[in-house]
Amino acid sequence: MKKPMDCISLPSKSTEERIREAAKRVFLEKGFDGATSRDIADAAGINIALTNYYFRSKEKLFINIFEEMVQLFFNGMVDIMNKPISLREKIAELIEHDFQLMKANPTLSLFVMNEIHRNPERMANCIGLMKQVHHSMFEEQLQQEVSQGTVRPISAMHLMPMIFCNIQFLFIGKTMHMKMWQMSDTGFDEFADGHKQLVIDMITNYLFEFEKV
Amino acid sequence: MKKPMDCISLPSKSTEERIREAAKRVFLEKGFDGATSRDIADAAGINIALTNYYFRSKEKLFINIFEEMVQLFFNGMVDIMNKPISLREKIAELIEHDFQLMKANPTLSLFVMNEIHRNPERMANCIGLMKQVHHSMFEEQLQQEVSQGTVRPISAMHLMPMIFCNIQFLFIGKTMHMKMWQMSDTGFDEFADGHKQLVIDMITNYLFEFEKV
DNA sequence: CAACAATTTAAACATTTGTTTAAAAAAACC
DNA sequence: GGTTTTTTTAAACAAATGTTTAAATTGTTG
Repeated sequence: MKKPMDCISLPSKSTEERIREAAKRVFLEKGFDGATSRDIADAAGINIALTNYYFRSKEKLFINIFEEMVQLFFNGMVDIMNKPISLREKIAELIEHDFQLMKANPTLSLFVMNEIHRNPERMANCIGLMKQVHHSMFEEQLQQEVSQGTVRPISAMHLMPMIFCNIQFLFIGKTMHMKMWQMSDTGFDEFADGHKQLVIDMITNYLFEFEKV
Repeated sequence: MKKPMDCISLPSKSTEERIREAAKRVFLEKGFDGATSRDIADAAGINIALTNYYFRSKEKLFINIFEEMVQLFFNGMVDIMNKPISLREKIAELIEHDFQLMKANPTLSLFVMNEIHRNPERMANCIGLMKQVHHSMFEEQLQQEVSQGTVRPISAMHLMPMIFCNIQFLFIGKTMHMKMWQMSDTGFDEFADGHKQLVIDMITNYLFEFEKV
């Protein structure tokens, strides 16, 4: 009777994609609880019933968006972690990438953290991604350099949050920081850009400049 | 006719406080959008109508809790910033305090960040608190030491997020970190405790150990 | 064109939501 | 003890929410 997409007839990609894009915007801004089906339909400029016609429920639509966001969150990170470059370069690239990601998606980190906290089960399908992070080249590369004595002894479990917390925290608390230091939107971007370099300096300085045995 | 508390008759503190405590738990866990009046009433073990009898609306009750949480978030921080101790001690104490605060209120940071982002106007009454942070002794103390050359040149605007991001990010992403590194709850606490010391080392090392002019 | 399937719409559905009402119960007061 | 005020309750309210229905429209195919 009513199936949106079948084998041959290519689905009216435009409508389905319009819904996805609208849902992405609305969910990222308001979260699952704060977003209503009508919000999304309005943002997409379509009838409410269509959201459930293409995706079967608000929950399913959300999962769809959420998993894409988790991938966006982790994929670029994993790619860099597996690059054949020095640890020093890798850390700088990771922070630079994090900055670009947050600049392009200022609410991504807060959204992911929040939704994972509110409903950890939804993360089930994303555990594979996180394992990719865990089992990337980064961890062994770090331990190798540690045992060589070229880098300060530290585990990846401690180093990784150090790398990502700085930029992400800036954007997680963007509204707060802007109010506290009376920054404009462009002022914040400049601030974050400067901060990025400080963070790279601090972390690499900490890791590589120390009293070697 | 019906005013809960008047000048003389002390309000049945027990009920009002039960509601506040329940609301605190529920709001911190689910956020404003995710929490329902019935959730709170159930958690407090009272009739739904009582939440609006003591506080006039869900919004008013939330503001009440939210502002307390923002104070909890900033007050201890400001106290330490105004202490007459060295910058080095101050930074260590700030991080230590942040850790204790997060340990006692694991969802506080995520809650505050999230609600500020969702509805920045609610922060209106809290701007004074943030100004206290801005205009504490910390900022001039830092610049004084910078001009003395005893500390690496950096502004408070950059240093403060560096101090607070590490611990708070750990707790903001607690669920994620636990899943990623397969930690138990106590495992996480130990991890965070160890992390705290690394962060103190990294920041003080960065600030105080550098090529002095 | 006719017949069928896919898409879109307006309207309604049952729940849930925040809030209010009016009466009952408890407490305070003289 | 009787009266008044304060607190608590059950029930209801309108509005909002996720979802479904059935008809209308559009598109496709023989």
